[in-house]
Amino acid sequence: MNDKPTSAKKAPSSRPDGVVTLEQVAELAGVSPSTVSRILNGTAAVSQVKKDAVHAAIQELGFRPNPVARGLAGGKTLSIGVVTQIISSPFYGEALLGIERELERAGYVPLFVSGNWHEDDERKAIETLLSRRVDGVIVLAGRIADAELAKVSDNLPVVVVGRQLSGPQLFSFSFDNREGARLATQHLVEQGHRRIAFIAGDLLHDDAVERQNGYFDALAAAGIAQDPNLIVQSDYTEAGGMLSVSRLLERDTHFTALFASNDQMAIGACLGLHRRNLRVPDDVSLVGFDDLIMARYSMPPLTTVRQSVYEIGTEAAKAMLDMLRGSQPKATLPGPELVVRESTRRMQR
Amino acid sequence: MNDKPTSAKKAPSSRPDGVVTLEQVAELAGVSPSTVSRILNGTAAVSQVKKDAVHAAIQELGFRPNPVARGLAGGKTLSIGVVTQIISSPFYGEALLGIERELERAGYVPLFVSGNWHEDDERKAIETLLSRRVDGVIVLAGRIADAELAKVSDNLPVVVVGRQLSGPQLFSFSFDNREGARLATQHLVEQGHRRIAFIAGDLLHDDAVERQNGYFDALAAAGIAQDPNLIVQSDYTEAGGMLSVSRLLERDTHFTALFASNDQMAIGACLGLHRRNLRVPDDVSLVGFDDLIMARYSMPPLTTVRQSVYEIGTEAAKAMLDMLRGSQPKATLPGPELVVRESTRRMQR
DNA sequence: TTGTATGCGTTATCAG
DNA sequence: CTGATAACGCATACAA
Repeated sequence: MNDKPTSAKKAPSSRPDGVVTLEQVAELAGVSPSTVSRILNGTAAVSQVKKDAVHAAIQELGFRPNPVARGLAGGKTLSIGVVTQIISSPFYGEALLGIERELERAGYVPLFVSGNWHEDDERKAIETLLSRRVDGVIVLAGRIADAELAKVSDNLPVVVVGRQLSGPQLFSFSFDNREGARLATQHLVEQGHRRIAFIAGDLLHDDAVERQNGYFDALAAAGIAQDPNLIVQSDYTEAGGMLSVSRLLERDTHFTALFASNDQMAIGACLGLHRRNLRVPDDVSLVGFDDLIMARYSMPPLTTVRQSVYEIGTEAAKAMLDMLRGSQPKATLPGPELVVRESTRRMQR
Repeated sequence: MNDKPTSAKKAPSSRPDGVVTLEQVAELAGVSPSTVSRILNGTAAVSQVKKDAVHAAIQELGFRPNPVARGLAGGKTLSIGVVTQIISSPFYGEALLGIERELERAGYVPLFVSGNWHEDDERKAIETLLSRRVDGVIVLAGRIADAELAKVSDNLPVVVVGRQLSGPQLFSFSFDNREGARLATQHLVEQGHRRIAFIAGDLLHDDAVERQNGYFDALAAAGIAQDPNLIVQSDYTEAGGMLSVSRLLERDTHFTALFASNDQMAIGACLGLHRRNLRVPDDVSLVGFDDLIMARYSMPPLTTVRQSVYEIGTEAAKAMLDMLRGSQPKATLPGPELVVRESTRRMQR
């Protein structure tokens, strides 16, 4: 225990604070710091003996590498920036959970910043992330220009969800929104509805456009003409859904079914209809999109299109990890699936 | 523009990558790096002339200090760890948003990690945070022992929401759950209800206990005896709320009102009641707690107790910033407030 | 008030 | 396979 005169020039043996450094590990294991680093990162082959000694030392000292120092020295911070839009949204929450879980398994930590559906905020968010030296960036939808994202990917791997981009360090994938929306609308058609209103999301976003296209697809397949009076654009929020119903009703156009392009708007629409004394599904059949938890517990339980938002998160994270380790990223999402609950019914009469 | 022979020993004037360093700023401004650092941190007084020169240089070069290097050198990473339970929960989402917004104003970034309502996970989360060298930790509820949190606060400022702790670097505050629950129950009593069922949260947690106490308070004040048959313990989820209704109904005890101690359980309960052909509020008056967005849009819109979860977030962040700058932390939360909507009504007959 | 020197904990580039 | 040694970008005693 006291083989050395503790008066060595440099004896970081134990510091006042509980911080254990790689250097101490090296000392205890009787090797050089570089060797410890190599073992930690698998940067080079090391003899088994030293490996064991180092691992033992790590155990004994309870050493945990300092990501900050790591970040400075090697450029790797083991953290992944995630640009979300509204962290409090039930939709994004699910995705973030998936990302967090998947990243954690690989020792990475997500750094969440909100873009607030605002281009400037997104840009700032990315700035923040870059200045924090994240190892990669995952972008969930958003408004920032494709070109800007591409530029970011010059320096870092970037995964984008909900767009179609690609590049050497740029990977993107989307849920099949169009097909999902088509299924939803088709379901309504099959129930005998022909006057099917549609609440679109913000058409600045691909996914909103795709969902609208899916709606058109189903209409076309059924030989139903599009009626602009049945379409209203909104913003994916409950309040927006409720307001949309008012707008629709003010137009004095008759409809027996309503497809809201996300669950939140559907929930809001449901209340809006209720306020006008229109019952779901008796007077109006209602379909949502996303299958958030709220869809299952709404009254009546909402027919909707299932997309596993959680899986979108895990897939994005996996793709990022792929890129990080140099392999070809991929993402396989389950296809859209209609979940029929109690907000839709066959048209009467 | 070219006053110096560009063959100086060290001329980091412009690097291949676009990274601008403090050193370059110093060079351009004609001062030493330390001076730039001082200006940036306000560590010492600097002459106005140099200040201006430095600021100009910063502008011109678009310099942004590297938080990673900062973290290594000064021990400050300008990041605050946040231990949340489930990042995807609508409740926590709101709080996180508040934290993020408030922290951002001060140049800090939150690092969210999930505790998953699991002691071990929480411990690991805190470990992760510490190894990331966060400047402080905000803990939202959770299961980890008070003593452990106190220990963490030996090295770092800690803000805990939902418990009663304190110490030199430890600050906590809670929403007045007891009073909120009392208000909710009292409302039911005032509506003429006497058989009021209660769905408790996990009683391992202070807030759940407090809400139950508030329920008891109101009962006592009204001279109504507690009936264990009317109480069921659950877990703050929609599924739990729904299940609780079944459990309640199986007991064959009659009740005309139900107080679910959070909105999510109330929503679940509402569906559960519906499944048994019990109408809200006609057969059963229902009250929730939290006033999440979903409460406003549920069918019927839910009477509940408002607590600004967003503000809980901002207050926690403010308290943390207070501690960080050495001043006494404080947190003032608006008191509980009953929001009467359409899920409750005067008892008939 | 300002500059110099040193260190923060790792990784990476060299020689052996 | 392994060990010195030099960065990484900034903060901070210490001098001046």
